[in-house]
Amino acid sequence: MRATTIRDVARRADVSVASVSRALNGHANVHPETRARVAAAAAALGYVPHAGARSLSLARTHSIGVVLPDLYGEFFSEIVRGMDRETTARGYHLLLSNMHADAELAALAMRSMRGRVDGLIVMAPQLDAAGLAAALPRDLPAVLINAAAGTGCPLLRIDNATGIDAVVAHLAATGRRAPVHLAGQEANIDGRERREAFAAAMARHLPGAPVRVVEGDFSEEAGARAVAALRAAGDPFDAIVAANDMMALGALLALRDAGTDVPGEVAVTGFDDVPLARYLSLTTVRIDLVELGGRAVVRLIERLSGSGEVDSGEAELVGAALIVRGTSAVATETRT
Amino acid sequence: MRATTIRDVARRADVSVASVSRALNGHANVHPETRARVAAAAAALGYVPHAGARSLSLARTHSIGVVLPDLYGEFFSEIVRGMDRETTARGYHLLLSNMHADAELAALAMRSMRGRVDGLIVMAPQLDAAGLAAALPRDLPAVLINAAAGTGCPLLRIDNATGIDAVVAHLAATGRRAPVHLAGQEANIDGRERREAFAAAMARHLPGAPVRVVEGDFSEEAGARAVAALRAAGDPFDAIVAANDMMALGALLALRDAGTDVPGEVAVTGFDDVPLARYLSLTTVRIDLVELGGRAVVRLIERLSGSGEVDSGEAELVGAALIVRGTSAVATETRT
DNA sequence: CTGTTAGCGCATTCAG
DNA sequence: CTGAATGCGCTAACAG
Repeated sequence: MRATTIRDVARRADVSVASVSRALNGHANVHPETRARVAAAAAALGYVPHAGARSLSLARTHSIGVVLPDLYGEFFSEIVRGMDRETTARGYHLLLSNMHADAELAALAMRSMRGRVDGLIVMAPQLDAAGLAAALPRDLPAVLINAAAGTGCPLLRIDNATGIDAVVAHLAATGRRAPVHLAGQEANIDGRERREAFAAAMARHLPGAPVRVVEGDFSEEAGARAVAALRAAGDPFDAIVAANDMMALGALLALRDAGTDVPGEVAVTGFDDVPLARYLSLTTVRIDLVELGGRAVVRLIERLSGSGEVDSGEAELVGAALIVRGTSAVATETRT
Repeated sequence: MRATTIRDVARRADVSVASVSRALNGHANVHPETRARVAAAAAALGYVPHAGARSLSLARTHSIGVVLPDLYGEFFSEIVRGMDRETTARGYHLLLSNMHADAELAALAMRSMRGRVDGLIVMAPQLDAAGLAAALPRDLPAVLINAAAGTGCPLLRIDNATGIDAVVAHLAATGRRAPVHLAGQEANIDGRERREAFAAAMARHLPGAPVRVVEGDFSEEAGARAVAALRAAGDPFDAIVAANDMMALGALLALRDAGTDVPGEVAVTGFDDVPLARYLSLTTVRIDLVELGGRAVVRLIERLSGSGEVDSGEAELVGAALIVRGTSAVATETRT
């Protein structure tokens, strides 16, 4: 059976489709009786407006597209949660899509959203400004998260420098002298920034100490591998400053497996403060991921409904705060 | 500047819009040269088809709507992850929406998806068959997850009975004699089923022992509260069989805080096997959440593209397997 | 092979 | 206050 359309309602209420449209959308200029007849007919028929047709006519879909590197892990799900909150509060919908590392596919994914959403929230830490600019559809307003600057789009960034600086300061203050940075991919903007921030922080808080870095890729396995590599190398170290929580976790478990006392011999710190971190008592840098996602939505919707006021396009930094937990607690006296 | 439409492309390639449509959609009956001219024009103009208009014309959106109780927590994000995988593999998009407990709002959320998606995946553990039937739009094919039977929609259910039975059998086999069930809400179908399964399993594996149940609501806090209540009551117990992992976690942490030895004095088990469970070494029942989400998508898309072959509408049970970890390990000898 | 035409379902001009 | 007509952008019949 064909779905009931506005015409069915019009016929049953014995008015024109225009009146049905006006009545149902709460326009002022509708006779009360007409409005009632329409409402009754719609109810009787179980009429539900066709959002697609509505969108085409209004040139407004009330949905926003979200393009993320991938949907796995607590990091992303926290962000999506924040987006969802703001989005439903404003009557918008969320259309998900994950962006493949390949710029070509990324562009395809974004283009496939044209006519389906009013705007885009894109998280593309692995694309540079040029790649991003090429992939972004020209006629879709976008808000970027953790992406390269210089695309002209509003941008939300994590304050990596402040976060890493706080970590290193904390370690230095609690007596650590030989920290090693467990880095994320160089191709990832956050990986790159945190690595640079580490070097800067070392110079500030432990001048003279060597800046040691082990390569990683943000995965738990990378954390374990890094520990193995460090033990093989033999150079002593008393702290691992991981570029994110999952690597910190991998390192932490590997250290404990090997019988190393954490935090006694080695301190371990992460970044992001995913929910998991609290359970494992991991010292880390807290980013309010829910807030980050929410802000992106708010900023995009403001831009969408903005009556011409242009968004400054400026990068907005979201805070990063040190959370000290068990993996970096001051070593208690070891000697009896 | 107006976005470029199919007409702009037609004008530039000096052909009709019909030819552009045919060429771009890879229809056979297009002259090679025409096809090339169209492709060139489209590329030059940076033309991207308007998905909304396309949907209206084709009566097919290539998106599927997902309605979940809420998007928080690992439980849901794992499911969404599975959906995303199958969905992108098939060229579909995912439109998220969270369902409020209120049946009225739930109905609204689902209706707002009409004309926006081709079908729905609904997870509504708290609605009964009647409520669900009332909320589901009549013209949108739907697949249900963890919902009441009898709506006529294909249904995916977790095998709660098998899972709980395995837990109780394991506890009985390892010497536990006084387990307590930490239940989910009675209004939640999984909460109800697991509670009933617990009683049945007790009768089978520990005949004669009392069936003890403490009320909870699937939250971590409920786990802590339950432990407090049990200690206050004073009745001895040697195992907590929680209806989900988060409650098990809450109970576990509360027990340890109180100095109770887990698993020495009390064993703790969960249900779901969220990623967190592995890190905390929680014995639990593993459900392949990713697979669950994926199956739902596959089943829905099959139904959407099914040439009339009616889905049996039968409930499909997804497996649940016991995972023994540290919180229920056989107590090692306590005496020296 | 190609162009013309008629919708998809709805909101909105513009006349009455 | 209401109805008839037009168009959103695209695809699919139907003729050429």
